[in-house]
Amino acid sequence: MTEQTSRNKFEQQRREKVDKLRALEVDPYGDRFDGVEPTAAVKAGYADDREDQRARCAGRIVLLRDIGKLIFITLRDSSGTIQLGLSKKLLADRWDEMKLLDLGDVVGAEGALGRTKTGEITIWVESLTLLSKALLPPPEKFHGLADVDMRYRMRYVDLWANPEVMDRFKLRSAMTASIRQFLTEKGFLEVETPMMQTLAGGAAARPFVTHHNTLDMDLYLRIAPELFLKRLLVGGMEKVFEINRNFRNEGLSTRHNPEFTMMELYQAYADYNVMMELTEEMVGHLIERHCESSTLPFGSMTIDYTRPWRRARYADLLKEYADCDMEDMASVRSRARQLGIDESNKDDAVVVNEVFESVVEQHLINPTFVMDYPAAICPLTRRSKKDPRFAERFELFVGTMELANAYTELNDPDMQEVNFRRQLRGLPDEESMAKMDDDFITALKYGMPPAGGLGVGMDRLMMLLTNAPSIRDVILFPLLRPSSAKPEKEIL
RNA sequence: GGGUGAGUAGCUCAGCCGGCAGAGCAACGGCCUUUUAAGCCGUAGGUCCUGGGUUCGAGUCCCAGCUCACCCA
Repeated sequence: MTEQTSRNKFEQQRREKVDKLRALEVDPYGDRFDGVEPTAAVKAGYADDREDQRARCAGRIVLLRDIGKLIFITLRDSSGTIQLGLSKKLLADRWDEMKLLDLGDVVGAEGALGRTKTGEITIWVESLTLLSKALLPPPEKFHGLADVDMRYRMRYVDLWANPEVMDRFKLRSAMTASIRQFLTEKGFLEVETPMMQTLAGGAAARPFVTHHNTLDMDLYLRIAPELFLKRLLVGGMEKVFEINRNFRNEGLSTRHNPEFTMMELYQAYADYNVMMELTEEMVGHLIERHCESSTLPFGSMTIDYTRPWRRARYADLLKEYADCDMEDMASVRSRARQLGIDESNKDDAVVVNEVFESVVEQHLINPTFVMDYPAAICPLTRRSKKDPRFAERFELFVGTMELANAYTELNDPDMQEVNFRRQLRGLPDEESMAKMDDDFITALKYGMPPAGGLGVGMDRLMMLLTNAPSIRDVILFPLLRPSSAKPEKEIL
């Protein structure tokens, strides 16, 4: 018997129960069910010294123990679980219907609260309403849905079969709300800028291409909101932020999903030092509010978020961990060759950065601001007035991952244009910034206040704070290769 | 792109040196009014990822492919 026919067999059995329920004049797909309380709140509010307590809950049947004239059900809602006790004595006239309940069914129940002999808080059900009959059975009750691929594909099952998944996404939602509140209270204005752009600028990445029919024009899905947010600075918005999706047409890994959520903000009259303070304060605030400790596990690492965080210059870290000196390119190139990096046709700055990525980043476990990047790899960043070979940029590394990227924004239109043109040379056409954004230069010519800008990878932040090993664990529906598995076919 | 591992019942997994395809849960039929992954008796359920090959005989060995995970680039 194939998977499909076997699944159909289970479904067929459930459908027969639906027929029986209809024969008993029970609608297997109920209506609105008002006045429910979260199961967690019912349990928390239960007092042993009161006898008049009642509860009304709704949720999914995740465990069912039928012992004849008594049925115990574990009901799960998004807050937790509660036990329902169904006795033939209380539900005599509807007992045939009760015997047709299955794992996976969604029900609403109301009755008196009490404890069983073993002390479990239980709703002794006086009225039970079938809200939705499940036609497909849930996965195995103890191990849940374990196949990683299937969990991502069938998140609608994963969320209630594995409660820690629900908890993680609830936490993500709460943390996102906290960031909005934190920034709004500081006077930042939340905005939305184009996702579909005629030029995909603001970062170095391959964009996705799409097409607008009536304009008969190709458009890119944005790789960053940066150039639009800076236009808003020109327009007079002094503090803006956006939390939204970016799209990069690159590989998939435990740290990369082609669409990912970025928080990007800009503050007029600030610089990258202000951004460092703000980043520390914001992440610190999140941890204080949502995490149990300022020291958190991440995989096999333990990360100490106690402030202040380490601040180190890029060049110093290169010296410390890679044992080579940026002032001495011969030493950097020889180190690169040692590491198996092909450095023959690459610019100095590119070689330096590849050495940095392969040697230094793996050491950056506790939050570390890596400051003052080589100017050549930072086309949108203002150069240091003290030493123009360096840009006023930092990246924040935590748990060896790049978590944030910030700089003192370049507001000199002529220098910006020169940097864009330098980027154009030698880049493949599909690479971003391979086209000049003339309108952005025009905007700068109207005058953009000096500003600090910051981008934080929200998915990675959630990975770190919820100890998720893969970015797919913090994205509800991560991009997957289309499956030949059966569920999709059933939709047809 | 390279390496390692995995794919067996609806789910979670065993299956040894190549010799009749297995368990638990779920399902189905019974028993059971205080269970906690309830328990007991019984029944049914398989394209062993796909396609080749070796062999008297392949879930097992070989080759190719597909999918997933992890590590590396």
